[in-house]
Amino acid sequence: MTQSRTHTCNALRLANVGESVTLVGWYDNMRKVSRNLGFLILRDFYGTTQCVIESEEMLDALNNVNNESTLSVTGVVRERSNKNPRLETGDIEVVPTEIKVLGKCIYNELPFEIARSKEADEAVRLKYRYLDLRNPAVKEKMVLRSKIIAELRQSMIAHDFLEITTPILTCSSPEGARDYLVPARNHPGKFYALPQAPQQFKQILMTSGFDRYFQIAPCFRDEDARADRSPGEFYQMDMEMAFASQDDVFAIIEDVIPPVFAKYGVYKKASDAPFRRISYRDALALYGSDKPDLRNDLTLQDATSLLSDCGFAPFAQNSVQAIVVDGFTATRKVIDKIMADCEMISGQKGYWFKLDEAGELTGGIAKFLQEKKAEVIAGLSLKPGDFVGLAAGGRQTALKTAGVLRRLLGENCEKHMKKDCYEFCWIVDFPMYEIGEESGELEFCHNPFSMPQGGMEALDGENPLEILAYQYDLVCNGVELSSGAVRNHDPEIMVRAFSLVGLKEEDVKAKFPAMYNAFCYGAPPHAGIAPGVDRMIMLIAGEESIREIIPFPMNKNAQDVMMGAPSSVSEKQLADVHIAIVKDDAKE
RNA sequence: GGCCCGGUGGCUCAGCUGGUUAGAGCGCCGCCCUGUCACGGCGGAGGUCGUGGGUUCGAACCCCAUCCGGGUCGCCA
Repeated sequence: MTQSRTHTCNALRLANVGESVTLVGWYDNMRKVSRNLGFLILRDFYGTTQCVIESEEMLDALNNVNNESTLSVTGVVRERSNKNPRLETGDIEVVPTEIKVLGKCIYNELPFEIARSKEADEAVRLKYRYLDLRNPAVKEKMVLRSKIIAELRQSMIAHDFLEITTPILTCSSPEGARDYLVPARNHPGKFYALPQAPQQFKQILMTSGFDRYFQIAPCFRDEDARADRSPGEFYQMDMEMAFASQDDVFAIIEDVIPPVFAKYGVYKKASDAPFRRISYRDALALYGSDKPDLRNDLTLQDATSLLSDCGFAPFAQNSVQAIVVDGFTATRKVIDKIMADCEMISGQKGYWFKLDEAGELTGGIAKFLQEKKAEVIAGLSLKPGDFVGLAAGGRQTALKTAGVLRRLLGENCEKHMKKDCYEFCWIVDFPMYEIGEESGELEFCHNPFSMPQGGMEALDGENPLEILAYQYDLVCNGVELSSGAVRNHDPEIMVRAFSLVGLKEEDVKAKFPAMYNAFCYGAPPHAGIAPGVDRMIMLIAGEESIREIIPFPMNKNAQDVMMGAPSSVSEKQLADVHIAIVKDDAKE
């Protein structure tokens, strides 16, 4: 029978010298320095310990054991003659009397080296995720994830929020993302759906009398991935408060989130409460984005009247947005790279020119501006040495492109980009409605459950496109962490809000029957938000890819290459749930 | 679905304007080495250059198609 361990691989210190111990862990490495001297490194979850092998027999025996096998090492702790200050256990070593193999690694070559797994191809890492996670640098992100979630949970509970779980099998919802469907065995032809968010349940909890709800909630959306968006499933810190306003929600979030960022973040500074509030319209006009990175102090200027008729064809009849950057010293090569990146990211070209130290307009599109040089300098308040980035197109396009350009210019100009901090802001006052690009008709801009500012009066009186919603986003360093809203808890206002987009009371009832009915029995005004847990962890960990902070992530195509999901199932399973597969060969 | 980037020994990458036998580091195997700690030294094995077609006297390199991976736009109320 194997003796259980007496210590972990990060436990032994000088004080333990002389003790008889048993360690268990993975065969990390062997540094063999002679026929009868070798240094075996044993690694477990907690750290590593050096074992010194001084007998030829033991070395020969280990020669037949592959790295990454699990071992049990029993021996005596000894002070090292050569200490290693970079290792927590570097003062001691274990002199084994017995080494047992607990679990063989049958391969003498691995798909990648454990300690360097982050450099390996991501598809291979994901396939062998159990090996990838052995890398302490990868494992640490999972430990961090656990700590962050525990801290968020504790903080919410301390603010008198009650954690309530809501169903994973629920019904398909007509709005929003594509649903994941689950066939119902006992109900031929019918389906459950995995929740895109616990939205309706939490609002129903409010009408049920729960005052403060939260949940670290799994959400499922069948939409394509991004670097900061995992396909399929993700977690939100979902919360909702009864009899609460937008300010109440902000106060809780401003209390709960910054301390976690400051405590665990790669940057140790987070915005103090209250966070800056920027209206959606101002955000677009100033930053060209509804998720501005406020570490970057550059802003957009509308140069339409100044430049649209300068003779440069792309500007004609178009909105022109300018970003003036002082102290921009990048080389021509870097400028070209920025413009190329801008086109790659936004799909639109960026333009530029400079006012050089001699007071001449140079570079980029300068030749189109020479005639109205004085006007341009005055209009944009240019000083010698200033660089000007430009974007043009329809107003929305020009703003968005300029927003991308602003980001790239900030990244390439230290002077305008704060380092080492988390800058939070609230984007508020989203429009309630917009004209849909495809339909050309009035549509909800965001969440149809949001309360229009001004309530019934606004819906009755104002131009729908002017109506704002109590809808807000939490943004940190250019990343949208969360959307939230004061909800529309009044059935009459809800019916009126839907009527503006051509839907009748019957439609509202049909789309959201439970919630609508619940609201008819006396609902509290309520508001909430749901910050994305994975994105918060990503920012805190300083990782560029969301897969680095998820234990078992799927690839870009929503496949789990380790488990083989999604997979085919047997005919019997299909028959049980009344599903027939239609081959996708109808498409010529 | 559109666009961009990539695919060369187990891993990371180099490979020029198409030209001899496709290289390096790490890993692996063998030998040597009595205090290593990214141990060191010597030697070795390992590649149909993602796949299919084409151009050419000749293709890792050029062209077409296709598959795979990542990024991005669409999408994500």
